[in-house]
Amino acid sequence: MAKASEKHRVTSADVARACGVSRATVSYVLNNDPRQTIPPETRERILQAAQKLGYSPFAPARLLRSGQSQLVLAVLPFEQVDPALARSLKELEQRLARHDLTLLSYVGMHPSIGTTHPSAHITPSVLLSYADQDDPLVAAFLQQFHAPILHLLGDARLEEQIGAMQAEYLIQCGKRSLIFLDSERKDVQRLSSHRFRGVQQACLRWECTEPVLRTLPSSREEARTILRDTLASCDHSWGICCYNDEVAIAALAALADENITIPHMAAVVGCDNIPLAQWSLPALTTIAFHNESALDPLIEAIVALSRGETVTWKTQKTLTLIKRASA
Amino acid sequence: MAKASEKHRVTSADVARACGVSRATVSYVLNNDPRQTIPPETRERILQAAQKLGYSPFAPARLLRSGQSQLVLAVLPFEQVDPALARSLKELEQRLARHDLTLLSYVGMHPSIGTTHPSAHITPSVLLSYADQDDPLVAAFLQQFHAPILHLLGDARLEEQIGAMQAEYLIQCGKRSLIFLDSERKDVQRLSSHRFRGVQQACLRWECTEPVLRTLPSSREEARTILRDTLASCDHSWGICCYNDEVAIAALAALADENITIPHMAAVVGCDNIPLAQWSLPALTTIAFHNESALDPLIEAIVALSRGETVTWKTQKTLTLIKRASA
DNA sequence: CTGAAAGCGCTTACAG
DNA sequence: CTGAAAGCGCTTACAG
Repeated sequence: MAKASEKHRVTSADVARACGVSRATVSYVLNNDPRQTIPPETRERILQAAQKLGYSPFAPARLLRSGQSQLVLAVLPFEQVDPALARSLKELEQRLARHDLTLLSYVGMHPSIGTTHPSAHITPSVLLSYADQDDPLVAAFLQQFHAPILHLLGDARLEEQIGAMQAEYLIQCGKRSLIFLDSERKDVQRLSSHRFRGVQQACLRWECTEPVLRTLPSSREEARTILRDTLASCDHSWGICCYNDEVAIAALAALADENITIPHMAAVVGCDNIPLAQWSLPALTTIAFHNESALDPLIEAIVALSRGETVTWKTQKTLTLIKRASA
Repeated sequence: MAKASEKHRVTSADVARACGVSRATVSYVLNNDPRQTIPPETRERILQAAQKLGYSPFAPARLLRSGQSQLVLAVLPFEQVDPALARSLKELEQRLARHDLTLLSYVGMHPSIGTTHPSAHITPSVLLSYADQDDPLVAAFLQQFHAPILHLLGDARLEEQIGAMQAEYLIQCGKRSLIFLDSERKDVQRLSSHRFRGVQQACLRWECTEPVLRTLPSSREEARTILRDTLASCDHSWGICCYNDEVAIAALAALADENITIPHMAAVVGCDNIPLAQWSLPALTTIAFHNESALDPLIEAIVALSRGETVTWKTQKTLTLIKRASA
């Protein structure tokens, strides 16, 4: 089934021949050109033949002709595409399809030498970047596509706001000693450092002590040890800002292992509001992004850019703190 | 930065003109054609000019010429791309890049009428399907790409094995009343039903009672109720086979809310071994796939198919039960 | 209403 | 060693 027999590609000329018309006519019919009046009888015959021969236009030829690729490429540098992102990609894909645009994703990004840049094989008309917009390597990589770029991730300022929001909530809960719990994931260091800076700033503003920076180890045993030792360093009750919900849920488990009562002895705030956040013990207090409101303008911006128009668009993310039991 | 000024595409002719050579020479140099001997001086000059003009070959033209797209498309029908999948995609992407192949992903799949099929805009030379290979809608969708297809997900039999493995482990633990806990996610129904069938078969084989099928609601309150009522229906100790780890972790939380001791009163087995599985309370017993061993042959198969060669390849997934505290 | 022709940008035999 | 030319498959003015 679906043999690799690229022996002979079915071409619009084949369809034309089969119907005894010219390739132009085939093209007119298949593209529904409104400026042409094709007799319904002919039209039907062509449609039939195309169907029977299994003809579909060869994309590169069409692109070469039109210069317009109708392709939107989402560049996802994360090792771990989070579920929320996948969902929003699917949504995006469906919305864009109605505008005759195809959304594709590229996972990974190697400005590594030696391997070909993807632009050699694909020519997107718009780029959606989920990468750090301040990273020069990222910028260079994206640049090579020669396509307009929309940055969907927040900028450094938004990331700082996230950290600050976590910290301020915890401070309001009466926690005056804060920990920032980092992920081990390398690909996320920059994001993480922005959020930590937000926590620092909040501590400064509210005259708390400098927050402690820790990285959550991947082993549960080590995580217990690190958290125990850190908490023992002072007998305040602690507030823990986690890089994201995964880290937070892991922290919750390690704290439970140590019989540390939550949120009394330590309160935990995550970020992302992943589906599992409501299922932790205790349920996780976290920060959710809301950019659904901005989906329509985003679609519009993408469509306009794909047509070569110039457009200004900025991420409009609003942060909401989702209060549950962990803080 | 990266303006949408598609005003005038930089073409190989531009580079040739800038250097006072022919387009052929430019092409030879840029593609490192081994059959040509270009004076290093000229070569250098061309490379310089290409660099300065920001020239990169226009993919569609090149594809039209070669007929070979060098594009591998992963079709992901899941609403929720799981982290393990994302990681393996990244790995795949890097490996394929060394063979000058670009891996792109397409999230979603609408055999919906009215919208254009992605094949209108992209011509992959190989398809990697993560969709249900028995679903005729899926088959029709994939077919339209006219490219060879590799099915990476297991077939129905493997899915049944997963269910059976969960069930048999629980039965060995002494649980003779089993529940299969399903996800609410629509896009996963078929997979889920295969796994349930595996559980049923195991129960038959081991002469247990027919397993109970339940769907985990998205609200924690409702989940508690459903689980409580189901468990109360008989005073055996129960074994719960969960569609995947997310469902399992949620179930663990709901059971804890009801003060049901795990694994004594109810034992829980998940599937996937997601990173969070080791961080649940108690840590989750689950089933892991191992197909890393099969990565090399997979790469080879993809490369061969992209060259139009015919190849037989089959998913080689081995299942391992990861024993933790929940069962 | 239909067909012959040009041209998108590229690579690659083929002559010089 | 370099250049002129053909052709990949498509769409779209332009003639008839």
